[in-house]
Amino acid sequence: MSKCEQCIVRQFSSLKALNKEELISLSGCKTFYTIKKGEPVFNEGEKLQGIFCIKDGVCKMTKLSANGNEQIVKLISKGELLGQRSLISEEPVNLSAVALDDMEVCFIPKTEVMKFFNENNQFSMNVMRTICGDLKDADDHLVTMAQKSVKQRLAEVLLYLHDTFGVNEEDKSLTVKLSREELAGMIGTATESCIRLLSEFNKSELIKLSGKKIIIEDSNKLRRL
Amino acid sequence: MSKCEQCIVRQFSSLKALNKEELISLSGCKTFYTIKKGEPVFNEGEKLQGIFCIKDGVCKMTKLSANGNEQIVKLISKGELLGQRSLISEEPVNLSAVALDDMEVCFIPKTEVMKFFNENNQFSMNVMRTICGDLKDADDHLVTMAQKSVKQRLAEVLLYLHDTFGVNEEDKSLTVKLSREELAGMIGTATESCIRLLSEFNKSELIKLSGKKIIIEDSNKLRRL
DNA sequence: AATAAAACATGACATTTGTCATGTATGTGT
DNA sequence: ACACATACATGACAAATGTCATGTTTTATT
Repeated sequence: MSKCEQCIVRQFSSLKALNKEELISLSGCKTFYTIKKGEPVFNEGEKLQGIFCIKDGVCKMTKLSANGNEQIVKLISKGELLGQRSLISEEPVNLSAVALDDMEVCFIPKTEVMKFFNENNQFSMNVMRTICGDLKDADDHLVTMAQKSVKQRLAEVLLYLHDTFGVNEEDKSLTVKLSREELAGMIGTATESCIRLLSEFNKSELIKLSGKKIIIEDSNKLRRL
Repeated sequence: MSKCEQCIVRQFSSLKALNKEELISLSGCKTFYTIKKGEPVFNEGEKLQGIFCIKDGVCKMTKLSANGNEQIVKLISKGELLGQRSLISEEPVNLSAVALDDMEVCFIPKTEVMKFFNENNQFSMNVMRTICGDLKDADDHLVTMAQKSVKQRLAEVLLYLHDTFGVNEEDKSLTVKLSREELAGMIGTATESCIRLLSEFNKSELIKLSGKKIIIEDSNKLRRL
């Protein structure tokens, strides 16, 4: 069993507020999982008995819409916690989490989280601030979806992927690997529309497509669409 | 100065957790305001020095998008608190709040809220759960915006207005009075498109338009669009 | 009551986006 | 290396939505 004390990713989440004692307690009750690309961490509607701490990898948070399309609400990666909202609301999760990479996650049982929550004021403030940040992001995102064109939304998503997850050394291509269908799911459009716009961006040299790789060539023009 | 102890609306918000002593303290430091229809409670980007408790009336929470359109993110009414997220994040508010009615609100200074927050565990849990609920709602709302047609979104908003704010006794018309422009702003569409669809709904007898009043005639069909 | 301003409504048309059909490339397993 | 499945790509067309022009109704102001 690996020790939470020595785990770097906890520094990136609310867990950074835990003291030595609490970390030892955490090490004793957490469970480590590996999740393969394409597999769910959990599904919409499930009742979670704790939260997940992402040690490595990226996952998509999705929701099935009434017409059967999968909307990707956000991407979550290394260092972030999953399922906090559900735990506090004492409700089933409203989004599914599906691995985009092979992932490593630790499951922390509800009782342990609630203990920290009640006894460590800094931890609970961190959780609250994270959720407040998520709420702000969600409201902003909503306005983007409601007010911007598909083209603008695609440009925005490409820039977001670039800025948040970075590029590969060799060819500067985006590191997060999304299928065209998934990219369309982030934007809220048909897969064909997404593909067509990527072609268009490629032709006008805003991006460069080489196979499935996407390379951002002119981020300023993308931003100004 | 009216007493918070005797104020009914506090029962509808996180404030219901306050005890007698805390309510007396609150009465002593709150400020009462009336806000006329069309005036702001606060504007996007302002730094709030406390939160607002809505005693009466309804307001729209809006955000100006890059193209200059006003997106209405949600409506807030009697009994709800405004500015909690901003207070916890210690950031400027990301949305404007503008009165749709004449409103009565009480301003509660930051120091007082933080005192309750730190000393009354039930109050802070209530605030957290409210914010978690808001986050869930925002994510769901996002999926609607991204995946549904303008027509479906209009139907959904009409049903929401009906179910949440009710109808007038005499003619069963929606009580919340939004202009066509504001309705379009909730849906994220052009005012003309909104008007056209209302006409269409009227012709196919899903709703009845009499002047500016909107009466929902067939909520089941609206739901099934 | 007269006037001006704002909100509502509708037509005509352009643009955006979705859908269906079809073809090509890529990857996977045997 | 082969067949198969899946993802990617593009054309043709339909449907949805936005924009601009214009006219009507409602509301506010004097």
